[in-house]
Amino acid sequence: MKELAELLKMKNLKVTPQRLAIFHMLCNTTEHPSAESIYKSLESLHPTMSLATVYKTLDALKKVDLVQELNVGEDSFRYDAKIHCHPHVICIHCHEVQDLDTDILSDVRERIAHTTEFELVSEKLYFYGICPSCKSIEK
Amino acid sequence: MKELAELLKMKNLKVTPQRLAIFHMLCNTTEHPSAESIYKSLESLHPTMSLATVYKTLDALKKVDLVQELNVGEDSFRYDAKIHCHPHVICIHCHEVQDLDTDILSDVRERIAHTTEFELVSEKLYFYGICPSCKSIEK
DNA sequence: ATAAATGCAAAACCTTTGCACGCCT
DNA sequence: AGGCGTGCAAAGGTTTTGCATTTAT
Repeated sequence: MKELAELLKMKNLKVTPQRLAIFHMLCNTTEHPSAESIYKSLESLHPTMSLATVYKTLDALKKVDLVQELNVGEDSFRYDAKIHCHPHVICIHCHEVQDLDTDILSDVRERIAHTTEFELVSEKLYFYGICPSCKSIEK
Repeated sequence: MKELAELLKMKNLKVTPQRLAIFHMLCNTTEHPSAESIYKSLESLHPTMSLATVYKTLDALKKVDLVQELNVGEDSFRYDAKIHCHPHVICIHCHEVQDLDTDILSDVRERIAHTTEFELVSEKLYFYGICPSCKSIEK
């Protein structure tokens, strides 16, 4: 947990229990939670924390590149502590979001930069499908 | 314009001036407009049309696969009359959204399907960067 | 001590919904 | 004639904001 506090300090963010809790939660989940689910999951340990604080904290972490905001096409955003650009696979049944940590896009990226003459800075790739466990349930 | 009416009929949607206007506008722009900008761009020709109708129409067109909804990471959705899955390039300065109509992802898609065991049904790929004209302005 | 973060409530924003009216087929 | 589409207004949900209080450095 200490490292997280250091990271926050390095980014000139004050270290508060709320920030640590949110950041810690995000670093230790593979769920890609929304602000609402972060709030709910911390409710028992931080009963006085408000949803506004969750949003403000996520915004602060986002600005210093400690978390990234995902827009998988739902009503609300999801958050990911891994800021390295990576594709995601989303199950259209159970809404699980999985990371793909490969850099499979590098050649595609180059080709696009070349044809569009854009100076590319980032990308978001979402694959939608049915995960193995939902596939087996369906049958 | 006639073809558009035919398309609507084929999908069992009643042909109304509002629907034609919205569909026609979407088919003849490369702007990937939001509901709001569709509404504004039709204001002069259809002064009585309500924003709710725009949303309802887009929803109807979406359901019969005549338009697709894009979530490029802004507050609101954008709409595209091309329903074939294709990547987009978005300029982070002028917010222009360009289509990439290649199928550059096919090999990547296969690799992901193999490693995750997902049954993939669709994907969204957004590249973010600076477009040629914004690049030249910056200098 | 100072500046920043929190928590609450209210506001803002986009989108959806309910319902009466009108139009298309 | 019947049903679907429209328009208005209100509601819904997510996110942001203002402000007084508390907290971190």
